[in-house]
Amino acid sequence: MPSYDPAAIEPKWQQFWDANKTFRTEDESREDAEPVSGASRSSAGVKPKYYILDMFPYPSGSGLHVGHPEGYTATDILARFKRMNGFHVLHPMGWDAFGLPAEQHAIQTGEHPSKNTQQNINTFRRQIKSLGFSYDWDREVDTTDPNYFRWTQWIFLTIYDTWYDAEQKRGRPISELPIPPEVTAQGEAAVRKYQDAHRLAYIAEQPVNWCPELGTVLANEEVIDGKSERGGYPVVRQPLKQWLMRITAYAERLLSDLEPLDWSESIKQMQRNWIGKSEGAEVQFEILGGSPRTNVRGESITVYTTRPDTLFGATYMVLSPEHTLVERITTPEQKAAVKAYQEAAARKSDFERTELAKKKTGVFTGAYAHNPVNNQQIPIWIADYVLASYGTGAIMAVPGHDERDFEFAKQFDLPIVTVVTPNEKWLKEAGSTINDLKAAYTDDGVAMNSGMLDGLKTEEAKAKIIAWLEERKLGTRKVNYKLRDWLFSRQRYWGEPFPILHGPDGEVVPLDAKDLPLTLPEMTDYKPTGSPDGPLAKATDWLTVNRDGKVYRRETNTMPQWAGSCWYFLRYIDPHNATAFADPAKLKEWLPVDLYIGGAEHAVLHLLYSRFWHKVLFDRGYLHCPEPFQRLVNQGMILGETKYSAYFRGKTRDDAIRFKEEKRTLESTVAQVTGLLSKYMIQISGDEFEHPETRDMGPYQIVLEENELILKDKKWYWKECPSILVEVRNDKMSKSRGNVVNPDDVVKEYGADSLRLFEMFMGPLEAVKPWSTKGVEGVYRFLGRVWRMLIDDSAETVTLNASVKDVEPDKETLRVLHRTIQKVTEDTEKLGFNTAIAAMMEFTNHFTKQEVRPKSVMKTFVLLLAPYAPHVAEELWAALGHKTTLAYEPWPKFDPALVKADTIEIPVQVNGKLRSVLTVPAGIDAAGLEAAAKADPKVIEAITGKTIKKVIAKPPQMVNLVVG
RNA sequence: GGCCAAGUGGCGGAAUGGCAGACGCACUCGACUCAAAAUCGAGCGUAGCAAUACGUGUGGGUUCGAGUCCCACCUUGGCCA
Repeated sequence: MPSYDPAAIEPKWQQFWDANKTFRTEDESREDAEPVSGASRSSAGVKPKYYILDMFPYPSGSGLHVGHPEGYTATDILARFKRMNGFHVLHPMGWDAFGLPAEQHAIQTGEHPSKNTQQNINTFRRQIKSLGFSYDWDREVDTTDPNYFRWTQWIFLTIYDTWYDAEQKRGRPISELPIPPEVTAQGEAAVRKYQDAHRLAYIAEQPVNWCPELGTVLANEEVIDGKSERGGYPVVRQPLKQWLMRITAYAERLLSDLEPLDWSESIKQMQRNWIGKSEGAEVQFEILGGSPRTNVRGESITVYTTRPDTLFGATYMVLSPEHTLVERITTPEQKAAVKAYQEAAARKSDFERTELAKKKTGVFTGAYAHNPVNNQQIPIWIADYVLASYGTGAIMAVPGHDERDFEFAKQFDLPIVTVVTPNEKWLKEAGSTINDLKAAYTDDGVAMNSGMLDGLKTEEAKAKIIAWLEERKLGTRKVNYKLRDWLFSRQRYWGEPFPILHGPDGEVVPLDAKDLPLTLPEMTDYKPTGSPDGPLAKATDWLTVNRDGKVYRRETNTMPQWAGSCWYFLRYIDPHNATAFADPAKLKEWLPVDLYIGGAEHAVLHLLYSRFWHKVLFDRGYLHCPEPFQRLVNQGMILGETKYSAYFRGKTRDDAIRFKEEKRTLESTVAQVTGLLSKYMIQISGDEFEHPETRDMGPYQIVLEENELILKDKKWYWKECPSILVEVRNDKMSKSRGNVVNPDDVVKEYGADSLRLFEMFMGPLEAVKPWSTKGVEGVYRFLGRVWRMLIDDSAETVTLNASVKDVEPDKETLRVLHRTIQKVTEDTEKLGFNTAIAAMMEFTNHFTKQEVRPKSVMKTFVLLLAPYAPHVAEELWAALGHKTTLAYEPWPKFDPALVKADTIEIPVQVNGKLRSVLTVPAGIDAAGLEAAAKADPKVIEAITGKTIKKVIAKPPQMVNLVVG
């Protein structure tokens, strides 16, 4: 093997690691395990633990994408680095394998989804293994494995068995729920109903996001712009009996426990926004009249507002169309209109209803309410911009100070009163006067037209009005959360079945833990039923259970994909445990996860759901820490390669080619070319060309190479025709754009080490950055240089390069080495992989120029390279005469004394401008530095004839002479 | 519209408030070769023969000194509405 040949090296070492179980993490024998030589140990003689977790993938049919190995490489480098630093590392991988694509495949082919899922898993595993990641494959988990989802079901039952004690602020067993005596008096069924109403997993009928195309209900989080996140199908609102998880009970803890976590501020902020805590007041508005047949006098409507200071400006009220009071307050004259409006609203999604740009709609109920602060009688409307699920499902409308209320008031000619004084600047910009607002003023200000609040600033006004309301029992201070309870049912086949039976009298009976797992029935038809029952309703044998002569029906919904991913990091800790989801002692040993790396697309949902489950298990005593992920890092997306395009009028590429040809024959006269341009070309900016022949033809894009462009005024133009602006884009990788890079191809061409290295060298881990095949070539060349630095590439077998000699390194060599150790160590520690690689490149550039390369220095370098490019490092380590893996070799330590040079270069500034560079002894003091600077000829030239006012001398950084 | 992040060569990017552009890509020249590839060597912000001047989105500020800190604005991206 003369030259660097990753295709030969990489499979060899992957087989070695596999066969020797090099990366198996032993947990039982930790106490008496042999220490790695030189490894640091805690006082108990036990290696410190380090749990490094990747967000496990959904094994899609299209295989691995270059985005996956970005995070996986980062964690792998750190895992290998930590092992060499004496840590006991847990670094596992698994599969989030339930989900819609496998089921869609099953519907189309009639093949059981597990078959396709296993095939995809096998592809993913092969691809991931081909990249040389140091996972402990004995801990692999698969959420669709009954031995896994048995415990997903068990956790569900545990959540089902838990209620939230708001006083103690924790989840407790349902058996400890105090039952009010009046409920007990009504008998067993009433008690059960009471308990069911307090469980953290409960059934409720509520409007849901029903997606007819997918035949399932979706969580709010899975609906983007009124369409399904997966597939982009339309979603409609429909009331349905559903399982929900009472995540709202944990809103405050999910919010406050974020603070101490080592997560990026932006992710924390996204979670905070999602939880959406707001402080305001609930206010009661007495109903003044309504349908004569129902007596609603004396009853009241409760609203939630974050701006109680604007109560005097509430000129009407709005109920959501679903509000339970609507029917009772509607007057006979309005009945028909209200009913029609309710029906129309039911068909719309939340997004359609609340979209700001849209025209507001609504209907007057005929009823009035009493504004408690100013005794005014205000009309009650219904409108779909008010959602039943937010707050109390009713609002007090303050059109002067809320944009949506303002639009609604304008639409229906309702009164607008200014109760917060806008500032002059705003009035000017909005073209308004204080008594005639042209838009809602939503900022803080000083209260006006508000009786006792007049003259108070918003904050003071809020406090005063809340106190006033509380005193009169008209309202209370109230904290509200935007977070909704988590819709947990899916009308699909390929998910975890609920371990739940429905009795003949409507009672809900959980399965016993010993009867788990409840597996899915074998079926041949996976199609959704089109009804909310789901395909499982068709499995007649499975569906019903006889118990003590009673016939029970199984729950036919399945759990959402999030369920399995909520706790997988717990199962890795003890993946084969048959009596518990994991051994408590092992959980205690490994939790929390020390570093979790994954894509930002899971910033809200997965992380919020797992934190919630974790907290429930924590409250129930199964876990010892309240948060699962101590440190979280989101890798940035990798975009497709930069694309340069120009646009033509025409339908095909032929039109573009015809343009080129015609242009060539017309080259001589500017006028003709301009005419041609107007026929074919489209300018991206500036005036559009118009030509009768092609005016109606759509744009056809032609892709240009970098060398077909010229640069003018920081913009790119097409060389062929320099008036045409070229569009420069970095698109997301997608099948439809045809710019997806397959890691297999990169591995085949350049090897896994090059792929790993390039993914890390592209830029900071967290940044979004474009792919570049040329860039992969660059790091491949670097590995080739490393190879030749150590190996004789003209030899028949792997033989050391003659320059690698068993000699003592000189001072300069040691300095280069120790600076490299320092840089690589420090940068790896802080995940600055790109600069660590740059340091190794500088090292290599230095030593390939040296005739003598001390063997000890080369050995140390190979260890530094090992976490980044493990295959070539193992090969070089073996070539240096070692018989075993370097995976547990102690990480090189740098000597600060050796890092320093004897002489250093110091810049000299005069009035802040660089005038000279001094070469001085490293230990120079400020006075010496000042003297040296003043003696420098270039400095003397710059200061001659001027007086020195001040000297800033800061060895070893710089000198600045301030002269005047 | 709100919140957050980011704007540095032709490109990806580097720089505890202290020599802007490390490292890589692209490009140019040279060596090797019949030739090409690979490899090796040199150059590479802009203007200028040069000395030098100007340069980190724009405008202001703090500082002996600002890519870095502060204020305002512009642009792009993300999340929310």
